[in-house]
Formats: sequence, C-alpha cells, structure tokens
Amino acid sequence: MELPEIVILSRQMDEALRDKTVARLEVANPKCLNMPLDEFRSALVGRTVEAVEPRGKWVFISLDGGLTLLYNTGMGADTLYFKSEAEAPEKYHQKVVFSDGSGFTVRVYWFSYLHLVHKDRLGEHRLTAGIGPSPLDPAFTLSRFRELLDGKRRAVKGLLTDQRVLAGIGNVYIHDPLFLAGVHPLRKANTLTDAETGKLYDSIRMVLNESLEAGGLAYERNFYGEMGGYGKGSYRVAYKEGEPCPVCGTAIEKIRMGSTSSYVCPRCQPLPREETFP
Amino acid sequence: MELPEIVILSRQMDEALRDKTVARLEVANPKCLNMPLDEFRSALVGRTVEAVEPRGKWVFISLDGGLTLLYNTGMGADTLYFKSEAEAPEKYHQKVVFSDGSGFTVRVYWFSYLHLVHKDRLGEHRLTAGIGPSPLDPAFTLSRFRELLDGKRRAVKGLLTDQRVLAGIGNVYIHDPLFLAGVHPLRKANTLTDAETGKLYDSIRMVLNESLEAGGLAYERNFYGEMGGYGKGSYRVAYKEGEPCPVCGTAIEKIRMGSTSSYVCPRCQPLPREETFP
DNA sequence: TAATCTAACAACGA
DNA sequence: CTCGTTGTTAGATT
Repeated sequence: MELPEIVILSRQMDEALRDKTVARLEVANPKCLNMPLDEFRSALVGRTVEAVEPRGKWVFISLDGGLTLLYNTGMGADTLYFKSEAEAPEKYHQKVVFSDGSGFTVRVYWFSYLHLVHKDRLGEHRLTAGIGPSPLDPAFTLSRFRELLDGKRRAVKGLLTDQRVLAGIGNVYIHDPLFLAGVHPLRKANTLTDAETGKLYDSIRMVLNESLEAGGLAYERNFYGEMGGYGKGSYRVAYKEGEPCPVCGTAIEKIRMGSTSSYVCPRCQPLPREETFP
Repeated sequence: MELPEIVILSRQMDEALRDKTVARLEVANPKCLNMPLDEFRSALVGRTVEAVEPRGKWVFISLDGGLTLLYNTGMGADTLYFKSEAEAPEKYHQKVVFSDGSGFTVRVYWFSYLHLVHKDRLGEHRLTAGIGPSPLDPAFTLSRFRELLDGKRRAVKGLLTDQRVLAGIGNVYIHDPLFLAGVHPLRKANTLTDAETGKLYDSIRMVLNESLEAGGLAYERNFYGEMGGYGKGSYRVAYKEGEPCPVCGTAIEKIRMGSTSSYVCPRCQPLPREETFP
C-alpha cells in the first residue's frame, strides 16, 4: 500500500475509530511489535483514539495519554473494520476490539509493523522519524521538489521511492509519473532538465490524485473491505510489459533494478548513452 | 605501506626519537590534521616522545602529557630522519624538528593523516578505534583467525584487507597468502575448508615475516632512506600478470575487484562455479 | 603499485 | 507492494 491507499485507510479509520477506547487486543505475530506483547497490551488497552492520519506509507493513530500507534502494512495487509466481533473476519494476525464491541482486524501478507511510541519520543523512532514530505501536501511546491533532486547523482527512481526523500511512493506509483515526464528511471537526478523536473512534479501529483479519487489500487481493500478502482486500465505503462506505449506504440519493457522491476517505454523514456555505460 | 613497513618504520622511529622533545613543526597540507594547524602546533610543541609503536597501517607515537600522535602514510609516504636540518630533504609536506636539531620530514604521495588525540579519547578516534588484531601478534592464534572468517559471506580478500577485521594487510600483501593457500580472492569467507583456513593463516604470517626480514617492500624507504629488499623476486603471483605460476606454470591473471586488482593463478586458486555467478 | 570515506546500490532475511 | 542489515562498488579526496 502506498500513499493513496494509506490516505484512504487513514480517513476511514479516523472517522470510524475516533473517540473509541481499546478494550482488547490479540496479536498472533508479536515480532511486528516494538516491545513484548504483554507490555504492548497493557500500554494500549484503555487508550482512546484521538485521530488517525496518514504519513507516507504509515498510519499514525494518536491516542490519549500522548501515545501514538504507528502502523505499516508492509507488502500489503487487509485492515478491516467490524461493527461487532460476530462479523469480524475469521483469519487475521491482529485484532483490536473497542469498548463498544466494534474493532478491526489486520491480516498481513508478509511483514508489517505495529509500534507504540510516546509522542515525545517520535523523534527517536528510526523507521518514521526521517520520513520526507508528502507529495500531495499543499506546502510541497515545485521549488521544494527541485531541491530534492538538486545535485543528487542517484537514479531518479531510487531517489523518489526513498521514504526519507519523499513519503508514500513505492514501486507501484513510480512508473507512470516517470513515463509521463519522459524520464527513464535510471537517469541520475541531477541530469534532469527544468522542464523534465516540472513535468515529473505534475505527473506525480496527478497520478496519486487520480488513484485517490478512484479509491486506490484495485487489488487493495479499504477499511470496509471494498476494492479500489485504480487498476490496469488506469496505468500508462506500469505492469504492461510487451503492450504498446499509449503515446508512440513501442512495446513497453520491463527492466530489473536490483530487486525491483521498472516498466518503461524505451522510446519515450530514453536513457542517455553515458548513463547506460557509466 | 602495510604491516612490515609500518613495523620497521615504528621500530626505527622509536629508537631514534624516544625522549626527544618537539621544538618546531611545519605542515604544508594542514587538511591532513584533525584540528587547525595553530592548535595542533601549540599542542605538539614541547611534548616529548615516549614510545613509537605500529598498529596496523598506523604509527602510534606516544607523547608525554597523555597525547598520542597518530600517523597514517596513506598510499605511501617517505618518512625520513635527519640528524640536523642542514641534511634534511628539500621536498616535504611536514617537518618535525626536535630540540636537539634532529627531526624528520614526511613527503606524501597522495593522502595521509596526522592526528593528535589524547590517549583517554583514543576510543573516539574513528579511524583507529576499530582496528582489528595484528596477524603477527603471538595472541593471534589460528582459532582467532577462524573466528574472523566464521559465518562471513564476504569475499575473503575484502574481509582480510578490512582493517577492522585484521590490521595491516592491504592490496600488496594479500595476493601471495591467498595463492599459497590455494584460495581465490572472491571466495566467500564462510566457504573455506578448515585446511584452507589453516594454510591461509600460516601463509599470511609467513609472507609478512619474510618481508619484515627483508626490510619491507623494495619500493618503500625506511626512516633512514633505505629501500626494502622485498621486491618482485620475492612475490609468488603478486604483480606477475602473464608470468607462469611458480607451482603449475599457468599464466597468472590480473582480475579487477571493485577498484583494486588481484593477481591469481586460475588453476591453483579455482573459483567454484556458484561463486562465479552468485 | 598504494589508503580511506561516503553515497548509492544489491542481496538477503525477517 | 515493506524495511533493515550486510556487503559491494564507484567516486572523490589534500
């Protein structure tokens, strides 16, 4: 789950959980916690949800008493609301029950994090303390975006999916903005022209907003179990290996970058020769 | 300069400089210092040498008042004694003059370090605090050597030239011990057999001792300007690209590993197929 | 020929 | 689709 899904989930959790008090907690995979389960439980039970907010790929759940529950869905997790335990999903790794009988379950696909940190110590929480700005924040202007790229010799894809640089973009939402800007993912960030940087800025925000309006990725469920509407029909080149580029018709290529893949139109996103053999 | 040259230099400096008091200091390249030159000078002048000892690729010069002068010759430097300034070399980057008129000059080839640290703060000196054991220390037993390799998935050459793991071996003295042990430099450390580890341990110590007895590398000068006697005739495969292996006659190959080169006999130091394509 | 640091990248494990 | 650790590499440094 990336920015749009986390934003949607956070909104729904905020509306559904605000002012509710934790009554009970089950955790089948205590390794995802940042402290022993019994300690975690006794700190959490009795706390009341004050607000739920997105922060990059994380959900920040503010509780009374100054505690914050930090939730990262890892490589995907179903986070599902229930009105009463009778209608709760059968399979889950974590379950939080509130005093009114409602609650939510988390079913993890691979790994996830559920950390409890006092808000005065958030700065010491290494996984979230260094998170960069959100690309949809009104304060995130083009000139701030330029500063991120400025002088960086890294591959632009690696830079923009680095959560310390920009929050919320992972290996799903990076492909289409790069394509729309005509920028190859391996281009060094400091070699982009002003025009390319501007197009990339616009494309990132456009694509994320599109998905947000569509309800997020088609293969992810929201808090109420509904799938999003942003699927393959919405993609330009992402996950379209071998299909024609929507602009020039050239076959989309899938290239490996370390452990992740990228999808590019080799014609619309050319890689300068000197970066092919650096 | 690596372990043998540093050991020889330290011995000679210890004998020549012990009990002498620093009277004057010239530094043409103050960036090699760990503080501004005037501060460095006022701390050093007036100090008396208590002892000089080798530590990996570093020379530790203990002074009275608890100060230690840490000297690293970088990629090679001439460190030359003079009895009186009249006979001092003309070209140098640093000059230390003692109260009796003797002293030494340093002429750097590329980079070097000359750091002044209080002995109570040596643990905070990042460049030396983590230095590993000396392979010629009597306490450095075969079983300690096995522990260094144990479970490490790194290439054995990179591991053994890592100063935090083992002190004093750089890209000159690593080639022949690996050859004598029949171990390819790219072998993962944890794949060595007990027999190979034993041969490697013996070879490292043998090669370093041979060079020590020969006066160090033939292209390096000692404190009195004399060249060492350990030259190409002493090497087995090091820097012998294209020449026949002394054991099997196969042509020695020069291979690149990152930014350094290695010299190997492809027959005596085979690389298992799975490590060729990891 | 030789040293070290750093940023960036890759592989692996959890 | 995650993040963190470990190890590797290229580039820079006076």
